[in-house]
Amino acid sequence: MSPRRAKAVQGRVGDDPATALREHLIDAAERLLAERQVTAITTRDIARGAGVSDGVLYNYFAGKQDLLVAAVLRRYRRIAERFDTDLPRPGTGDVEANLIAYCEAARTFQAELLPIAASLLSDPALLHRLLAEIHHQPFSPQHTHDRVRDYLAGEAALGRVPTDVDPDSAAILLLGGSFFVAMREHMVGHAGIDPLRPQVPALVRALLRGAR
Amino acid sequence: MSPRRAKAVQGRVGDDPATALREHLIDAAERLLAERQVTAITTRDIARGAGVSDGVLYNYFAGKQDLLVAAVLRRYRRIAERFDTDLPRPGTGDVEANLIAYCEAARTFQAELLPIAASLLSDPALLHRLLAEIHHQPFSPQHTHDRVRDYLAGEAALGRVPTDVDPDSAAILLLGGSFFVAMREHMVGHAGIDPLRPQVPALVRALLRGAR
Amino acid sequence: MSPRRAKAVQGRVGDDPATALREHLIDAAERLLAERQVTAITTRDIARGAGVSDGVLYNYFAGKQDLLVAAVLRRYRRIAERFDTDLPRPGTGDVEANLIAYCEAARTFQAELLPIAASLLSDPALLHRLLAEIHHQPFSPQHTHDRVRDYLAGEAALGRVPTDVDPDSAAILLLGGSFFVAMREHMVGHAGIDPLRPQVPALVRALLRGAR
Amino acid sequence: MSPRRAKAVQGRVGDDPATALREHLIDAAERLLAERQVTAITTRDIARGAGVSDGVLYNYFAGKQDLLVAAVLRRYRRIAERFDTDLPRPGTGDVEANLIAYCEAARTFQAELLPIAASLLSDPALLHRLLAEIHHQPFSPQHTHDRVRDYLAGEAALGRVPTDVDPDSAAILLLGGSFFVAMREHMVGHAGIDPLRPQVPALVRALLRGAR
DNA sequence: TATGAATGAGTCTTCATTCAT
DNA sequence: GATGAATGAAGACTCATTCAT
Repeated sequence: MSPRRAKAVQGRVGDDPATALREHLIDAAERLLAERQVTAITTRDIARGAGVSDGVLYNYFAGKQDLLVAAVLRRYRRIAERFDTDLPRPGTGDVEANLIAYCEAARTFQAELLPIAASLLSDPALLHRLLAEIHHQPFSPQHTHDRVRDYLAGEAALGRVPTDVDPDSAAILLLGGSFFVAMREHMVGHAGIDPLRPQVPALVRALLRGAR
Repeated sequence: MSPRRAKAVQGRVGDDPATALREHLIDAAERLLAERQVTAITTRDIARGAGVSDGVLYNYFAGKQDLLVAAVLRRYRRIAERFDTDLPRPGTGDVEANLIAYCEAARTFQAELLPIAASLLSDPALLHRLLAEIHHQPFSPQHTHDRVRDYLAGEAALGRVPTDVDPDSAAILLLGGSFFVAMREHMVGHAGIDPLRPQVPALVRALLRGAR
Repeated sequence: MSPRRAKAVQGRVGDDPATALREHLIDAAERLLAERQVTAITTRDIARGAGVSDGVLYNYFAGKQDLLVAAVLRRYRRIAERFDTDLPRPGTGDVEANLIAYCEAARTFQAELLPIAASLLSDPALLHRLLAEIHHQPFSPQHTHDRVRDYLAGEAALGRVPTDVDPDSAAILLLGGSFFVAMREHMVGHAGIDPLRPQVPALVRALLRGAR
Repeated sequence: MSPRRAKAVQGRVGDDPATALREHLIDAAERLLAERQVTAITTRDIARGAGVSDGVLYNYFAGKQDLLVAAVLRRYRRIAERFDTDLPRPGTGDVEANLIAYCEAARTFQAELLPIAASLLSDPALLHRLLAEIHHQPFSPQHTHDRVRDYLAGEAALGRVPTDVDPDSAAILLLGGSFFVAMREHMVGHAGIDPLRPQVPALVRALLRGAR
């Protein structure tokens, strides 16, 4: 009475079978995303990776791009959710230590995002569809910025950091600095140069101290 | 009788004809690089752009990728050289204005680099070949960082900025912040959101003022 | 307990359920035939249109083509039946007006047949199966010709048209002329040129008057 | 210096090689057109038929459809040119015999056109492109009609046929009648019924005599 | 050596048919 | 018998690379 299930998902039980294969395909695409540039992923690769036939993809997605958007989105969410965990609140602990925590979280987040972002930059069409979708997500890129800025603004309200420093700009400096560090790591990770992670605390100190 | 020269380079005299055509192809590829994603450039496009036939490419390069590496390298150099021009020296003018100039130069540099970097970041093979090559170039990416750090160190030596701020870290904050701004611009540029360029001076002010 | 009936035909009572679903599928295919080229009709379209699942088709027909043959046949019958309705009889009314009515009926009949015929004419396999089937139908194409010829012969017997004109030939001229008009309409119909329908009375007049 | 030639056209000498292969492809397509429905012709079929590789097509045509348009057009021209040959002029010979000659020419023309026309009716997109192109051709379908009508008008001017018969309508009757005959022949040619060709003179006589 | 047409593997996508449930 | 997801064989088209001239 029910139609047959794909061999590849016969193991999974308890799920809605239709959803299971959809997710299975996203899984496969996500896996490929981790090891290849988006533009280098073919529909056949995904099908092979998922252990299903070439055509299934089109039973669940409007086309290749739809599936890839879903895969990138899922990967993004997974990474972004981790960023949001255990960040200190204004008024608690030590400001410097807190900012280091924010920076370290940002660096990790960005380091994981980097390959995907890079991959997306080479497929403008996909990038746009993604940017459109991502803003409906609970964790937009803007969210990261907001968290840092809100923290700084909170501390400023409590008088723990000067009120005359623009929290938006400070957030950009910190996130940008973290990103720079993450990027160097990414690029030299392959070339064998030392990771610069220890520089994170120095960044925070430099910002706190000011360069005037 | 010497072998025939490609029509497109018959104007150039005094060069080794073979070298001339090689350079001519790189020129053409570089031009396309400026207006298109790497993955969207075909060998035919390059040949057409160079005004030569499809096949010549293979007389001077092992394949498309070789030619593209050469073109990206050349483009990189050109962009990097522009960054280096007209940067203020320590002890001259106003520190804040000078840092804004550095930041603005960095932002422009990074914004131009971004599309190229994007295409390469996730093609490990191409990236590696490029990183290896790029460090033999007079303007490595490290060079940009060095210029900012040296400027800050110079000002510190002159007592125009505090000596207890790590110039390396301050440079990373500035370059990272600039990069963040450049990247946002790049990604949303097509969606019509306001460029964030006006934030550059704010970044510098935030850094100078310090967040303590 | 008898096997389950498809949802779509549960309303019909009194029929053999199996036959009901078979007819239902033919209905759906016929409906699509009216609005689309045969080659543009997919099995899925038919199933959707019939409100049944993709697979049922193969319980009642050997394949897509079998179902289409049945649908084309039914559509042909329906169109042919309409032609047969309300045609004037010899000895009634005005000969010219009567012939115009025959012509108009023929033109409509042919115009509706055209898209179907077109799809079939050049698929020899399908065409043959159809021609074989169609002659068992109460309304073969010959029937149209017979109706016109019989009318003319009838009028000749009554002395209302000359007896020395071959009714077969006159019928061919009228039907052919109508068909020509229908075909022009069909081909240019999409291009927005005026329909030539007004020419039908002129055809009749030309035939009646003779060209000698 | 010159690029190599496709194996398939190495036999042909004296032509512009580029043009030779283009023509060769059209030939192959035309050949397939004679034995298959347009929609059943694949690019691979054409390539195989031409003895070249799958890709060549796109060196000479924007796409499959372009090639098919060229092939149909060529076939059309060839057939249409034959129609135009040796048609009697007004005032010469016998009117009845002349009309029979016109009819016979039309019937032959239409009989040859029939499979192509049928084929085209099932590919509306192609049909439209063709209709657009065909009117730039020296022998549009309208041309056939014009020839018959002009003949009749010419004879009318000479007083050899009545002046009160609309030459346009008479032409449609004749061409339509011929077409009907051609079509029956086409359809029954496969079913084994007698060809109706002998009816052509009867058609002409019926028209000349009039049915009033 | 330059030419540029020929090559053909590879891309995404569609859809008639099958078959486990 | 009914379901409808899975299958996989095409199909049109692209483009890096080759190679006869």
